[in-house]
Amino acid sequence: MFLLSDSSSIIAKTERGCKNLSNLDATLKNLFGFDTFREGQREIIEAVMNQQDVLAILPTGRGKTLCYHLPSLILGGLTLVISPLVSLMEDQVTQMKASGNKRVAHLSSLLNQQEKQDLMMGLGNLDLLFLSPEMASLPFVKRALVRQKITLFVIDEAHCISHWGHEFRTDYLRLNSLRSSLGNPSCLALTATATPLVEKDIRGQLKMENEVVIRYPVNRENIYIGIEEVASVQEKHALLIARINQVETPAIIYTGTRQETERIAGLLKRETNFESSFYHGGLTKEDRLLIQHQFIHDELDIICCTNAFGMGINKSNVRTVIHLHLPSSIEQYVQEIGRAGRDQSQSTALLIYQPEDHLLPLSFIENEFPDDDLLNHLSDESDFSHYSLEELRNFYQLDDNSYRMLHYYLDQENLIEEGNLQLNEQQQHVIKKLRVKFQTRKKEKILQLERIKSFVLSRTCLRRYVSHYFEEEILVLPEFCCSQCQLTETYLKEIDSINYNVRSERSIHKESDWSKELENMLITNAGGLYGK
DNA sequence: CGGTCAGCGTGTATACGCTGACCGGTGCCATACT
Repeated sequence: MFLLSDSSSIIAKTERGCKNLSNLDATLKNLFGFDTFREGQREIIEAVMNQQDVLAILPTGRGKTLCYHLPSLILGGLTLVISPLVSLMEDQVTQMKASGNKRVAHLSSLLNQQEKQDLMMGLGNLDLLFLSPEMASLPFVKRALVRQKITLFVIDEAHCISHWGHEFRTDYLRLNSLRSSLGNPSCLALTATATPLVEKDIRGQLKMENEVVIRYPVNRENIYIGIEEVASVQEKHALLIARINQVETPAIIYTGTRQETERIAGLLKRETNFESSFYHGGLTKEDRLLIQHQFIHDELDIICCTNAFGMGINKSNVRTVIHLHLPSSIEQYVQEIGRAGRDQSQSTALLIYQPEDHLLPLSFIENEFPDDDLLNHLSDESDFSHYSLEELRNFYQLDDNSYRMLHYYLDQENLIEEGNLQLNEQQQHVIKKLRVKFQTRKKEKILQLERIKSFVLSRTCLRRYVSHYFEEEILVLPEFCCSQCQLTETYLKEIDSINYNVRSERSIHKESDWSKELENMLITNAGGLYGK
C-alpha cells in the first residue's frame, strides 16, 4: 500500500523514481505495494512520463487511476483531474487518502465559499486536485490555477467531451483554452469507450499534439448480447418478468424515462421475489446515495434506472444488464452493458425492443437544439439592436439546457455583451454558421440513432457488429456470443444448468459440512445416551 | 409516438369522457428565495 506520511518523503522518493523509467516497477512497489502493472498501465505511464499527450481507451477495471496517480507523484507539481461527477471525485479522493496520500482534494459545490478559498490558497500543498469542467471555468478558480505549476492535465471519462460537450455541458469545450492558459501541460485523456470518430473529436477538442493513442478492444467476451423484439408494452413487461427469473442477479434494468423506472420497480415488487428499487436524476442526493449504496453492497438484487446510473459505479459482480428502451447510440449501449461482468464471470446483456422505441431518443435529439425559427429569426431580422437574450429565451420558450448551449456558442463568437445580444449586419454570417453547425450535429446524432436501430434489427452476429462499429476485428467468437449466434432461450437454459451445477456443488459442500456437524452431534449424543 | 394532465362540458353521477397541449434523459454551478 501507499505508505507516505509527509511531503518530504514523497519528494525524496519521487526524485529517485524520476531518474530512470526502468525504475517504474520499483516505484510501483515502493509507493503502491504492487508487484506488477496491469495490462496497459505501464505503456500509458511511460508515455505520460515522456511528457507526451496521451489518449488511452482502456476497458473498465484496468486501474486507470494509477495511470495518473503514479506520474503525479514522480513528476511533482500539481496534477489537475477533470472529472464529470462530484460523487466520482469524492470516491477517488477518499480512496487515495485511504491508501496513504493525503495531498489530494476535490473542489466542488460540496465546499462552502470559505473552504473553496482556503483550498485555492493551499494548492501548493497538493499532488492532485479533482474538479468539474464547470468549476474549472469559473474565473476565481482559473486565476488560482494559473499561479500554480501544473504538470499534468488529466481528463477522466474523456468520452464526455464528445458525448456531452457539444450540447449538454459546453464547459467541456473550454478545457483546451484552460489548458493553454496553464502553459499547455501534457494531457492524459482516459476513457473506456470511444469510436474512432469520438477519439478524433477528443483529440481535436483538447488540441493534442504528437499524441500517443493507446487503444484496447471494446469486445467483452464474457457478456452474452441478446436482443428480443416484442409488439407492445404489455409484451415487453411480460417478457421482462420471464427473463428476470431466468438470469442471474445483481441486475441493472435501464429504462427511457424516470417514470418508467418507478413503474418497473413496482412491477418487480408485485410479480417477483427480488429486492428492487429505482434510481434516476430526479431523486434527492440522499436517496441516490442510499440506493446506490444498497445495490453495491448486495442489499438490492435489481436496480431500475435511467442512464443517470452507472458512471463510476464500482461493482464487479453485476451479472445482468437489461435495456427496456433504445439507448441513443451504440457507444452508450456498450458503456451500459459494460457495467456487467467486471469480475470476468459469464454475464448477460438483454435488450427488449419494440418498433416505436426509437421515437423517445429521437424526441430528445429534437428538443436539444434551439428552434430553427429562432436562428432564422436572428439571421433574417433587419433590426438587430433591441434583443436581450432573456427576451429571446422567453419568446421561444427555451429550456435551461438549450439556452445555455445557445449562450455558449453566441459567447464564443463574441456576440454577447453584458447579457445582451450584439448583432450587426456584418455578423449575420456567424448566425448562419451556427445554424449549419446545429443542423450538422443534429444529423450526426440522428445517424447514431439510426446505427443502433440497424444494430438491434441486425440479422448478423451482434458482437461482430459492435466491433465493426468501433472499427475493430474479432478473430474468435466466444462460446456464448449473441442472439444471432444462439437463441437467448437456449443460452439461458445452458447457463442455468451450468449455474445450477455450481449452486449444487456449493450446496453439496455446505451439506457435507452440515452432515459432518450433525454426525458429530449425534456421536456426542450417542456417546451420552447409549455409550459403552 | 405515447402518456399524462388540465380544462371543459355534461347535466346531476360530485364522476366521467373528451380534447388538446405538453413532456419525455444525462450534471455542474450559482443565486435568489424561503
